[in-house]
Amino acid sequence: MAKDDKSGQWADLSDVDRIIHEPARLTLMTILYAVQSADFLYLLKESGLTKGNLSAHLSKLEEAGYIEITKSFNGKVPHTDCQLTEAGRNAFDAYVQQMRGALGG
Amino acid sequence: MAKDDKSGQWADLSDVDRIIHEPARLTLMTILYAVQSADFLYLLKESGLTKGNLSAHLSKLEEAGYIEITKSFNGKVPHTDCQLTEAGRNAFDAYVQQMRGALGG
DNA sequence: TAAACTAGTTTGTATAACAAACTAGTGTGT
DNA sequence: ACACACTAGTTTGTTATACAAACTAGTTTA
Repeated sequence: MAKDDKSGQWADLSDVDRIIHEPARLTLMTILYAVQSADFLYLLKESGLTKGNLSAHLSKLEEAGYIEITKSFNGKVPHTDCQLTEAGRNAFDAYVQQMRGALGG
Repeated sequence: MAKDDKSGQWADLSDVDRIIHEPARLTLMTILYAVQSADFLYLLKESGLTKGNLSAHLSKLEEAGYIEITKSFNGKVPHTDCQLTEAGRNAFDAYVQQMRGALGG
């Protein structure tokens, strides 16, 4: 047990990564963890989010350094592609481990 | 897969129980799931929450019907005892199953 | 009588998620 | 030429929330 653990014998969730913990973003991270790369429309459909929310959540994940957003053009049509960064993959692994620990995995 | 699943092939977290999902309450639920019964001070120490927050979160769990709060007196000292209800235990079980599914448990 | 303890409530601040409306350009059908 | 749908957003407004800190109210102990 960590030396600065102020709480008791249970897994400490007070420091859980809330960037990932939020269900919408957890869904996005789960998808990106599996598929390596996904574009905006694909994530829109898979996540069930509205465009505004998807955009906002992707921005948050990008700010956190968990995903990389690559913008390009398909001919003249804008195309947005997302993929996990190394940091994102590590953060997701850590989150899963922490949650599994807390939930008695 | 549920017939009204609008998202794709991944576990749907859009309907996750946010009463339980919140880390502070997840901690409380985890404790109460294990110990059957716990008083205010015990939960205060184990959770690391402030009194105000603990009080608020317990109220929320009570409103949701997930815990029962029993107030009594130890002599003349007020004593607050909490325990999971059947509904709370079921909701927690469901939450754990859903999260395990989502996280590849 | 002063301090510490039990168990809160109230208040203020900051963050957030979310839907809906709006922007801006591109491609397609008639 | 015009309307419509598509890609990829941003902006706005509402609502909920978490959290800390201050405050209340009574009890027990030194």
